[in-house]
Amino acid sequence: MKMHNPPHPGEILRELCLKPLGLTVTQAAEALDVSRKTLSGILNGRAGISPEMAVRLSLAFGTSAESWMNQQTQYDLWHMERRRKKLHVAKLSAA
Amino acid sequence: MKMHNPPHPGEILRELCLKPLGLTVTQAAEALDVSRKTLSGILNGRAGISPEMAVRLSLAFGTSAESWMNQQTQYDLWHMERRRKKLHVAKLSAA
DNA sequence: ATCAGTGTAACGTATGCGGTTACAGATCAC
DNA sequence: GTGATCTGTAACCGCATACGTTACACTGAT
Repeated sequence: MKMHNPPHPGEILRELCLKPLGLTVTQAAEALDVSRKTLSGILNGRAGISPEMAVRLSLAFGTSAESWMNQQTQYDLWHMERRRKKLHVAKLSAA
Repeated sequence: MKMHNPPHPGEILRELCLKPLGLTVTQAAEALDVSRKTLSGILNGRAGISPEMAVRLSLAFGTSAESWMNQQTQYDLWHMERRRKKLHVAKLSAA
């Protein structure tokens, strides 16, 4: 009942932060004080948003670190839910 | 402006899930299909809630995986915010 | 052709989650 | 006391991932 295939946060980062400001990956990486490779990995969905990166993004773009973390959570959980059935977990609550 | 020192999710897990049901750590670990050590690490704040563990908890206790992830995020970010100033990040937005 | 920007492979490090085994301490039944 | 159970945790393993540097190939603009 949630969303379909949430985009990885890097996609949002590129579209809503880098593009509007006309920033190159290199420039943004320098501002964030991370390597170009690290930022590139996020932008292309090969790496996630770490708590530290969420804070860096909040500092650079004036957004909330929490929102970046939540986007990462949505992305992670969506991919994890597909493996629900593979987990042999016993119900404990409304048993 | 947020909360003070959010508890690690393991504390909530123990108080709100294990205790009310009178579950031992051993029993809960078996139900979750993880090792006793893994659950113990979470309960005692030495490990975080992974996306997979969040789904396991949701299956066992009928809670939402998202809520567990959010609690972990709150805990992580609170500890990360203390290092804000140590990050040499340049402002890019309202520059 | 030259140069800026980009993605990414290859290598390293650190951290974190997960497992097993084994131990010490606490608690309870007997 | 003796034994059983539960617990925390140390010591070890494997694996994944975040981050770094360096180096390469590709693209597009000048």
